[in-house]
Amino acid sequence: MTSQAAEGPETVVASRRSKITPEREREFFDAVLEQIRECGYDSVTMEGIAASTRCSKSTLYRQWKTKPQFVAAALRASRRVRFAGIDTGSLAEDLRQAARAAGDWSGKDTRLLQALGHAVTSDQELARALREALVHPEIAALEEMLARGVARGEVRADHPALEYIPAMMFGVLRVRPVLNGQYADADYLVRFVEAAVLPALGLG
Amino acid sequence: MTSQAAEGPETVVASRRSKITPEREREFFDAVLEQIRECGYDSVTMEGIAASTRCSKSTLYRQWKTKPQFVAAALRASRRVRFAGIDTGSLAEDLRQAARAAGDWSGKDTRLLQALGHAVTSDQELARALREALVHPEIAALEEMLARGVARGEVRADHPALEYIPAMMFGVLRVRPVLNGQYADADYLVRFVEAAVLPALGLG
DNA sequence: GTGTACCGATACGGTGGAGTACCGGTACAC
DNA sequence: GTGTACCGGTACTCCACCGTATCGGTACAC
Repeated sequence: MTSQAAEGPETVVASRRSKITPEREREFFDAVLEQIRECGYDSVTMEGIAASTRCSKSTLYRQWKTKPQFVAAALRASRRVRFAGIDTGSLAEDLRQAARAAGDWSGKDTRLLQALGHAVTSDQELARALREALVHPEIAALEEMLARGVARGEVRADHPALEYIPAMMFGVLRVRPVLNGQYADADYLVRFVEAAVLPALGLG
Repeated sequence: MTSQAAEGPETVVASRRSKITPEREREFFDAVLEQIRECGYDSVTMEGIAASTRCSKSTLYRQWKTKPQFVAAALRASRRVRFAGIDTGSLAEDLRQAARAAGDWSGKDTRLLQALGHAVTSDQELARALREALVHPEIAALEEMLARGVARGEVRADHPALEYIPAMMFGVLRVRPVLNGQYADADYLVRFVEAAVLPALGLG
């Protein structure tokens, strides 16, 4: 994005022999996560990543010892809170906006979570990285929303539905492909919030 | 279960050279599904199945042409409606019982669904088998419960939460391991029904 | 008893990925 | 200009699995 595009004949990025830059690293990470989404964790090969990023296997193995470590690094680097900063002053509206935001990254993240879901059971580091990259930040953001709602007196602190809201949101997000054959989009999720989440909280 | 256990010295089941019986077939199916749960779809090998069931690879390849076909057959054979026959006359109680029943097979089925979730995206037959074995029967049973509740006048037919109940139940079931690190047990699910599902339906 | 169909075991070639080693080349520091 | 560290390419070994072929043996029908 640094408008460094036309520096050689064709679009060839003149040979890269210098130390790996953070931008270059991100190319590796993007490539491996995308391949995992498409082909599944087991089918992703270091050779494939090397080929698709036009680097050499040696380069990958110099930076990361094994495939799971490489993937875990990619996950950690991709960590991003998807609906941070939502704070409308109303719990119902916060949840609607969260649903809308979730609908936007639903496909990508759901596929990644699905593809890694099993690999994670045999590699502790990978499991931690996945939780910290894709699960924990969103849960934490949701719980903050709920806490603010409680603080404002919109919901009682001991409301029994409170503890299930994150599971409901994530759950519906994740199983929709299995049940209906398509990823949950923003519209579906917002309607779900209206129809089930808010009523469960007594806000309907 | 036909009390045919002690027929040789040791527990060795005297050499099996006859045609594959349905019982023998079920051993193959059980073995492959169990291995899938433990190691994931991609890691399961025909050689491994052959070894663990003490049959030969040839035998497997004689019956089923490919691994996905073999697995699909295993899924179809394992088809079973987990909470059929629940009909207490009250929607709330039906849902509680369904939750309790679901808690009992939660671990096994959730692991299987997780392990196959990605393989399914690249094999139509496998996808159909999975849906018909593990997803559709349960969904259908749930929807029947809801329909009976509507027919009895417990819930209005156009209640907006109705369409989301199956997704909520399945969703919470499936994401609990990711969120809390443990499978949803009967107790957790029943409390979920009380705290969120019934209130969403206006039955709380 | 005889025949036959099918099982279990084993061996085999082919393929593909993991991870290592080496080598030439280039960017960058000084 | 010189040195050096690190990159990209390639070749290599190891290993596991796929799918096939072969063979001896045994249950079962008749």
